[in-house]
Amino acid sequence: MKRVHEEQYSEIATPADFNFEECLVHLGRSSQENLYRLDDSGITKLLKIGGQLVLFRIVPAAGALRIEFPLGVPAYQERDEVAAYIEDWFDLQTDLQGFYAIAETDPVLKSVVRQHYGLRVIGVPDLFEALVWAVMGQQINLTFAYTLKKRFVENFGESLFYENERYWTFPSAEKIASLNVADLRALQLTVRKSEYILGIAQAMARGELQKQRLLQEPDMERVLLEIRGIGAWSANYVMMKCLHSQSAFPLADVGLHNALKAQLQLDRKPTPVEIMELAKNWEGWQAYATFYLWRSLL
DNA sequence: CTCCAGGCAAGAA
DNA sequence: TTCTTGCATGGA
Repeated sequence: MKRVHEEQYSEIATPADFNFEECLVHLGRSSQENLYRLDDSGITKLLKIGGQLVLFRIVPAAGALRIEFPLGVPAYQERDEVAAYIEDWFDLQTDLQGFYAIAETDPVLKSVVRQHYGLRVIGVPDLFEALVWAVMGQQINLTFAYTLKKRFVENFGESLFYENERYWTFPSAEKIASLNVADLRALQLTVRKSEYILGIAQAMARGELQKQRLLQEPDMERVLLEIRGIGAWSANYVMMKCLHSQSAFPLADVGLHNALKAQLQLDRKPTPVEIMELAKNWEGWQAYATFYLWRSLL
């Protein structure tokens, strides 16, 4: 899957159906996003790997994504971690034939999937980031959620400058675990959400919550629901965006409701019972159905 | 001004 | 077990 070319750059092979442009539409949905930067030719992002900051660019190539390192090519191990991150981020390991087969005849998905064919679930590979982002997004509009995330990242993340632009890493669980409620309240997070985020950070900093262990857990949802602040919506959101669970389904999601309302041309939002009825046909692919429906709102 | 937003936990019934 | 309420503030 991964090929290294004379240490200048690496390439990751992409599935035949992969559509980078569709993925870019999702990635470009907020002008407040500060964890990566899009430009005419690709994506630039900063990650902290093995204690060091690594800046990389993703540029589409024939049947592949090319990874470049503008500030110098790191050692093999770091390059390999960046490649793994990108495969995770763009969900490149999932074969979508089963989903496309279902969508072919599904009354809700048919046109949406045809329209955005090649889009993949754009994930949040870092578990701490996925959990925090889920909590931040609860019960507030997405614009304000992005504002909160921007403040969170720019107050507690690490950064470096490259070509007059500043690039940020998502704050570490260890860093956030050292804060208190007042520190997060200052960003206009609620007391409740501040407590949730600190609790998650402390659990992860203590090693009680690990992505690798969750991935091996037969009942991920049960484990996630034990975390204070993580309810059914957040658990399924994280399973979908971080843990590659194709059957994760954030049933209570307002965006999902709005997308279904529009697709079905209803004059009201569908009820949970109606949604479950529609979703019977999506069994095993609820996450992709949800993500394509979200895409229809952009 | 009102209503709603990528919900949740805690308390009440 | 299921239903109701407070949270807290920005955006439309």
